[in-house]
Amino acid sequence: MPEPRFALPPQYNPHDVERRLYQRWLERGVFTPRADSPHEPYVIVIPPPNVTAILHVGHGLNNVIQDVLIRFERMRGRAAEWLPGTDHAGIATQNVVERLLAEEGKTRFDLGREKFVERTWAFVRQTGNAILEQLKVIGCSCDWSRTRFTFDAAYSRSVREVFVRLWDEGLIYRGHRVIHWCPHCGTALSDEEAEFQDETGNLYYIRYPVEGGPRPYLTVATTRPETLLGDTAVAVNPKDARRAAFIGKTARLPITDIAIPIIADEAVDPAFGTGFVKVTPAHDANDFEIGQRHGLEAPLIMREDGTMGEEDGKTERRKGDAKRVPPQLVGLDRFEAREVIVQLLRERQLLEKVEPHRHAVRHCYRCETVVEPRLSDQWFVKMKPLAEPALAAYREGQYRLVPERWHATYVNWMDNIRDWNISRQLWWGHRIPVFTCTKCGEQWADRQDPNQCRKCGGPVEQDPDVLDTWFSSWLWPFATFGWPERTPDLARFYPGHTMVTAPEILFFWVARMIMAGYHFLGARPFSTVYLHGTVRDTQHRKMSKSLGNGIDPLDVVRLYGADALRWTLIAGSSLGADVILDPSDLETTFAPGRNFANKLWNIGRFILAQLPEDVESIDKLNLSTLAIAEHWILTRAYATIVAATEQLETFRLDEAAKACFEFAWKDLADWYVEAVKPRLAAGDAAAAQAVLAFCFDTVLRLLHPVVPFITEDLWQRLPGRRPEELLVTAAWPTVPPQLLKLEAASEFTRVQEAISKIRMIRAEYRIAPKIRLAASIKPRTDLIRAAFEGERETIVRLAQLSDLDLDGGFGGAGAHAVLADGSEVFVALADAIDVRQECRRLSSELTRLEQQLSGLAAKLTNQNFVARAPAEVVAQEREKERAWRDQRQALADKLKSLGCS
RNA sequence: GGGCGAAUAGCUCAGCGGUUCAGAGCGCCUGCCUUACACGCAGGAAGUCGGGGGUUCGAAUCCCUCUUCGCCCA
Repeated sequence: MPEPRFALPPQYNPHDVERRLYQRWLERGVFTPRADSPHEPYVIVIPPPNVTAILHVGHGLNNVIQDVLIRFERMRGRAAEWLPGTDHAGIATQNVVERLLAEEGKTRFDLGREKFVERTWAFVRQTGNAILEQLKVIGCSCDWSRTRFTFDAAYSRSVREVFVRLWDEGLIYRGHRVIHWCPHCGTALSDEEAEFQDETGNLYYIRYPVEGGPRPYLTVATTRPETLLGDTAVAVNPKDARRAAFIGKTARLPITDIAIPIIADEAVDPAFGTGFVKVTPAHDANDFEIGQRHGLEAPLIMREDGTMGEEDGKTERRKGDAKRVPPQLVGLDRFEAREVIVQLLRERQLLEKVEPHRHAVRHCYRCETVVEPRLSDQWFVKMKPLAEPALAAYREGQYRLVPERWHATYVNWMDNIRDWNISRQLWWGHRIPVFTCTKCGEQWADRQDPNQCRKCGGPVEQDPDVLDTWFSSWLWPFATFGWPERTPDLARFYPGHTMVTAPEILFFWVARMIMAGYHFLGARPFSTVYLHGTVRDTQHRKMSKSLGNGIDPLDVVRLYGADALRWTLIAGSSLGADVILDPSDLETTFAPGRNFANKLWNIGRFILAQLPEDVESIDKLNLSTLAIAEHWILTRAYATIVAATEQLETFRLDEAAKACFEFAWKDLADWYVEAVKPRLAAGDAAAAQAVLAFCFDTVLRLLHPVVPFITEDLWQRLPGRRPEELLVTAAWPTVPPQLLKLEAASEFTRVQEAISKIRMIRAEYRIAPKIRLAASIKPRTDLIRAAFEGERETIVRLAQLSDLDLDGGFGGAGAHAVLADGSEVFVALADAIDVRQECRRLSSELTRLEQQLSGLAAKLTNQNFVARAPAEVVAQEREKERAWRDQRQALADKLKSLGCS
């Protein structure tokens, strides 16, 4: 049982409640949709974090957004399924385990493939759940009963099924071409995994002697001089008249003195560098194409580890390879070799000049190593047949991107899609199920490991490589539910609904999931892709371990609680925009969340202390007995529900959060609670209690998706709660429209205005807060008078009055103000008043009003405006003018009566 | 080189055709420990809405252009 309500401490302590409540949610199984639920499902599959990952604030943002959506839909009655899990992250995980081995002085080759994979599994079993446990700490309501891992046996079957199907459809092929090679990770990468980074390098101008040419040498410009060892031609553009005379001649490679032809090829940009391009078919994708067209050899001059030389016994050796790398360069790292070669060129007077050069260099997305273009044989997926149906479905509106501005980027990529290199030279990953007969050469993909050749019965060998990790994650929306088996889960949860992720992996992952969904299931994997922003520091740099500018979400939880973290992330990020946080000042950064949680706590502390056990239900109230403050707050509650619901539906989570914030803090705490205090004290409080209970209950429901812990804790303390009731599964709030009395509600804003005006006068004349003043109001109409009369106590209390007269009795010296409707306010200030100051204050008011009025008059006498603006707007402006004239009149009268000149 | 986005108070951001819409949070200033909250209450200062042009009866809000910054693609 909760402790007595009056015993709540004055400050919210998140640590007392978070772990306990999360445990309770888990025990009650509320995150798992009931198997017999008659409700329509709402499905989000998590972007699976790397199994080696630990939570950073980017994960925090991503997952909190998903949690807000899933909690919202759960409360709306949907069978909410948020499927969690992790990704086996081939390169990243293999790197981590190799580092661990290195600490023992070993390499993976010391262990051998089988032992290494075993070791990696052990590591994953030991630490792989870390990030999922961290998600629990920040409140994520995932369906843990369906947690998946991309390397699980069942999931692996899906991956293999997909591979075999694509193979059988002829969509997988062996490509001999220049791919992105990471010398550090020792594997090929896809285009997406080799990321561009702008760098300042050098453009080296190198002279190649020419035999029998128009000049004794030509000059090429290159950023990678070390590759000249692999040059098999120099090319010029065929339309390049100035260099035409070189075509057909023979150049000599500097240093090695190998003869290479000078050829003509369209691909050469005559404007770049010198117009002569060195052609290195094995180490440059464009040069490879040129080489293909001209039948050039493609010698590799670098080993897989990025050192110069031939690969011992590994690379198929073609004629000419052997003598390409001079002995003094063999074994040097490519960047060392660059320096040495530059030196050698200098010595031979073959280096014309070196210019600084800004260019985009591809780096490995896992280890940042500069990627080496390298000719090799890899498995590719033909993507065009997969992309076309997915793109057509997109154009039909079957799924959409939010924010919409990603549209062009997505379409452009899909339109120009390139084939996908899916083989990785790693050990940790799904082994490629391609088998080759060593006897007859038969090659096929198989769902089961074969013992012998299916054709001749000979011995078979399996491809040594593994699949790109993304080749398993692109199946995530359906492999997680058991595909290719036709499981009940698959039937129920596919297609899903919302994919929440960062734009960085739109192509890596999202686009491929969509293609896989259409190709293998004939249906979209989700209807909306919500691409949120990136978390950055105050210098707008992406948070990263290497920069040391990260924020550990768990630090924030420890300091201020999970709700403070969540609130700050959600309220601070508008649709698709980046989130800027200051890692050097967590206190200030997360103050909004912490402060708001504390405010909620104290609103609860006050309201709960006021409520009897048998608080009346809102729908049993006799509406005619309510004061206008009650009508007003109910109207505000209704507006907040409508706004928050609509904004959550359109992914404007920050707007939804802020609407609730306004209602809780400004409307409920600052105004309504303060207004009802006298009534509560007077004893005649049943209506006020009912309204307080209703409003508080409502705002807790509305805020629960964003700040689940504190709202659940407070909600359970509300009177009449049964022990088994949980906010997490409570219904999303509604207000019956019959409760609303709009006219009465708007009357309350007059009361607020009167109070504000009196407070401003108090501040202006520096009246000590304790001093009570007499005031009077002269309402413009009897109706308005009734409104003030109805909230007389509220005005007296909130404006610190000793007496309030509503008949406009203005006696003696005092300060004046005019309300928007022309009603007048007078505050008696016999001693403090300074007539000159009062005149100054009121006449500046009058001036402001007159400026506004003349602007408005100009508008209303403008025939163009009256004729062309919508009638509504014109009417509105006329009404405004009428009210302002009333105000002006009142102010002018006031000034006159004070004798101001 | 192509595309997208951003430039609004000291900071982080809302607003995206109609003068009580120039706003919020944080920070700042002035009072207050008013029996829920000083992680608070009341009041306040603060921006020619990046520069220039245009469209419109009307522009922070639409269009063009320039400048600066960021991202994506090549």
